[in-house]
Amino acid sequence: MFKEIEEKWQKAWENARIFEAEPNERQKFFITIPYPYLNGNLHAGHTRTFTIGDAYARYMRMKGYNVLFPLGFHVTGTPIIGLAELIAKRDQRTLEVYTKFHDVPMGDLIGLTTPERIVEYFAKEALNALKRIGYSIDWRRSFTTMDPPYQKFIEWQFWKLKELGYIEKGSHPVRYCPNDQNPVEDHDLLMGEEASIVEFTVIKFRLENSDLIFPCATLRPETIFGVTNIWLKPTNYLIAKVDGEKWVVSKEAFEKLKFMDRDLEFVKEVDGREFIGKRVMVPLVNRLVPILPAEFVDTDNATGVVMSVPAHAPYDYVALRDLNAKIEPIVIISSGNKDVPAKEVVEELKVKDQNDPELEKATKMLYKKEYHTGIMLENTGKFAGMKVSEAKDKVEKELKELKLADVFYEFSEKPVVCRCGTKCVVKLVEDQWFLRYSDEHWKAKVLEHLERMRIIPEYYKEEFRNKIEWLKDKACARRKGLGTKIPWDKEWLIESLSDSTIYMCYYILAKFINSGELKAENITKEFLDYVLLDKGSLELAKSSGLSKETIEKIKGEFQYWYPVDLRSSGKDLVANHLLFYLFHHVALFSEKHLPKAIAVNGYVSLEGQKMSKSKGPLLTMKKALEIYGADVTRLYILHSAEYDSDADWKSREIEGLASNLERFYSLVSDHYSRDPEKITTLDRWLISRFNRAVKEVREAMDKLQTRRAVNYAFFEIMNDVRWYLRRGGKNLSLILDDWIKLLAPFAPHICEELWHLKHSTFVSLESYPEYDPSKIDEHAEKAELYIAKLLEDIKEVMKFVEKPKVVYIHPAEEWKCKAFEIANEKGIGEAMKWLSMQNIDKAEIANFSKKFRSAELIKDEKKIIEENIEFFERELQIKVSLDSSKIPVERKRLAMPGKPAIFVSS
RNA sequence: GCGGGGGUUGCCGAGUGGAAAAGGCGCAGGGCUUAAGACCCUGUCCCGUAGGGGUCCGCGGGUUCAAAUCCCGCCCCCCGCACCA
Repeated sequence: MFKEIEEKWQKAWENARIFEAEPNERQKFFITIPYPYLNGNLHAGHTRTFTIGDAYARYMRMKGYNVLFPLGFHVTGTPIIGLAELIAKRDQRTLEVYTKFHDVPMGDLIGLTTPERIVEYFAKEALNALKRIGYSIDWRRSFTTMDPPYQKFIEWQFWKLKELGYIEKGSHPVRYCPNDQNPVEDHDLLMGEEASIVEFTVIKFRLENSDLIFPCATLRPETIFGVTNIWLKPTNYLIAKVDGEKWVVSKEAFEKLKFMDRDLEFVKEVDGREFIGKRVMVPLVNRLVPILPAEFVDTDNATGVVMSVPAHAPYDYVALRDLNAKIEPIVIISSGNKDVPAKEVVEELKVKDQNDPELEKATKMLYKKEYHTGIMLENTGKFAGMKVSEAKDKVEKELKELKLADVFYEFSEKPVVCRCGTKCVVKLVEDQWFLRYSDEHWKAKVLEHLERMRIIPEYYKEEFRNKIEWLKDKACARRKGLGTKIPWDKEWLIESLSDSTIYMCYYILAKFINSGELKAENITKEFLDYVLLDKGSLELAKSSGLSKETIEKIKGEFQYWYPVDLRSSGKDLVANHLLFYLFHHVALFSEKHLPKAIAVNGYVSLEGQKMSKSKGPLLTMKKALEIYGADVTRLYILHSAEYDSDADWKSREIEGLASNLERFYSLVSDHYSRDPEKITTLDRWLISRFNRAVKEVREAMDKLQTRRAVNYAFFEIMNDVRWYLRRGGKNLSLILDDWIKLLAPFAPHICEELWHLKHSTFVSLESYPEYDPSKIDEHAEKAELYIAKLLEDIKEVMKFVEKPKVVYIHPAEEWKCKAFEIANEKGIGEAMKWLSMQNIDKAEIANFSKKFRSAELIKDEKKIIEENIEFFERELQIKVSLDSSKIPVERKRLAMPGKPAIFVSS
């Protein structure tokens, strides 16, 4: 454990303010990671994303960039309020999760009954952990999203978006608890977390000679051409006035309609059976069809009234079969079927009656098949020949335009139950504010900018393209939670994914805010227009009440630092935050201030188990630091997985790493100050190998491949160092300065400590080792490989000798090397020609030429062996001799360039 | 279903046309040690009494002198499909 060392250098860095970035003449590099949301302690997932960011920040700093690496805290939204309520209620499960997994002492926890206290508590905890892990963050720029200046900033942002026409009103369906009178999120649910909101099309069938409407709910409006009848369950229904029309709906449907922004009025209860046998008009098709009874109708699904398309809906087909009704299915879609499609699938699955559970499967099979491969037949009028997927949308659109259809929202799975025990409903929230992400021009601009960006890993660019196209309008206002009010409509709060899209530029303001130079009241529209957008003028910006100098200074710093050069984030934010980040920047900022690069990393699981903030298991950053310390934790998480692949935190592995790091520490302390001795081939080998590693590490880090980087910077070099010492190397200190620097971005504390054994500067500010191709020594590398291979071969041979006494080694004769050299330069033909002119036994030549492939030319083989004979003897614990006279001829013959003959006597 | 990623030796994972398998973890043996831990070495697909031979990268085909790598077909796994941070 390196606790003292780590804390010592954390203090030293803080006192020397080395991570506080100010504009200067150097090239800047602005790196950000998403600020954490403070409804709990930071965990291993944060540890991964943040450590990648910090390692890169440190790397870039050592490469000579002026690096800005700031971090704030996100507190807007509902979860913090939800948590405060749960704690106030003494919710058992919450108390358990937070004491057990978030490592919050019960005594502290029960006091956290207001959002303010939660924010205060977890902000402090987060800051402690983030400092204890030694991130090179400029803490002068920290803030939370509830700070008044931040809110002023967000208000400005929303005014701007509104002016651009990117915000407008609309309505939106949400999952809603009628008891709590609130939208519910996944973690508010007792049951039905997987349920999504499905949009049913309700087609209005008018009763013959009446103004009663039977609203049939369907997911397949295109099948309207095949309707032969409609279904009612033989039970009670209600007649209700819905937006002026008289609808017949189930009781459950009536309850649901109350939440769908309708003009709704109860008329009377009726027995569904009354209508059986009467006829309704199929809209668009204008055909009269009968109303029939069916048990399979679920009154708790949508309207409880269903249209019947026996040719394409297995339920309808079977229900008619059960009734023995003389009704012929009308086939309107072709998908390679020979007979009536519903009949085919029903017979294939041997469905017995309408209560057979197989029907669900049959329905899904047929739906899938027809949706993807089906073509509309001639009897569908102008939709004939269209693909089903296309016709579906067109029919629906037309019906809606003719006021013959409506929308009804329903859950995909049921029941959906709130934690309060109430059954949830779909509520249509009206007058909701939307961000118009579907805007084609906006999208086009984002896509265009994406092409200029660097996305890491590269294949995520395609993912981003797809997600940008898929993105729809997003409700950006909430009734409940923490946040900034929509400036022109104070009833609403700005939703938390929408108030965190361009805050990276706020880090530049935050420094001035925290120093007291800039106050909330100074942050006026004109000020931000001028500073961030270079619009308006200095004169107008004086509305902020700030001096000209201050305004220009802030603006200058913004122009120096912006844009963000790299945003490094977990992959869970790709489909939301990172998209919004791009959209908002593109909408507001000029091209030169748009994001340059995005990097994405994967999740962290614990011993194979998914982590969960709200349920556990969870490993907090704090706990990891207590057990393993900063450098071990950092090195481990950086090495555990690459890019977006998920990491699995295994305590066994991190313990192994801890001992590796200790070994590094003692190894370096032992050798660092030793006086240099004469440089040998072995030393040149070490330097050569080290240089290759430097190249790898730099290439890896330039692509944010921290796993590969740590692998080379730490493990591979460690292996070479072990071999070097085993071979009797004396000058390890030759590489130690550079090795410490090479590792500094990953394990900064230990490196700082070791560095100071010899230096008085901060290694964190030293320049990163450069790859020097002139230090690559091919000969030395070949020689070491030769020795290793020879050692291995001798051991292999010794295995087969019972009591080995002496190992005789015989390198290939001069003529073999010469012939091989000729073969390499001029081809085998020339070599053979040359060989035939030498005075050498023909059989020898034939034997030798067969084995050309296994040879490799190495200079001075004999000399290499001679110089290392002691090493071989030490390793093998046996006498080693170059006296070839003791070797039998048939063994001697095996000697090839690079592969000496070996004979072990017993 | 759509979109993105993936299937390599006990496990995690490198490796994208030239003798497959870096590195980590685990396991086994040996060394060191009073002992344990740490540390060092060796082995870890199969066969082999001389450094060797064989098998092998989800499955099945194909291209090539040469395929984990390229092409075609198939199977399986993970993630996203939202309004939630």
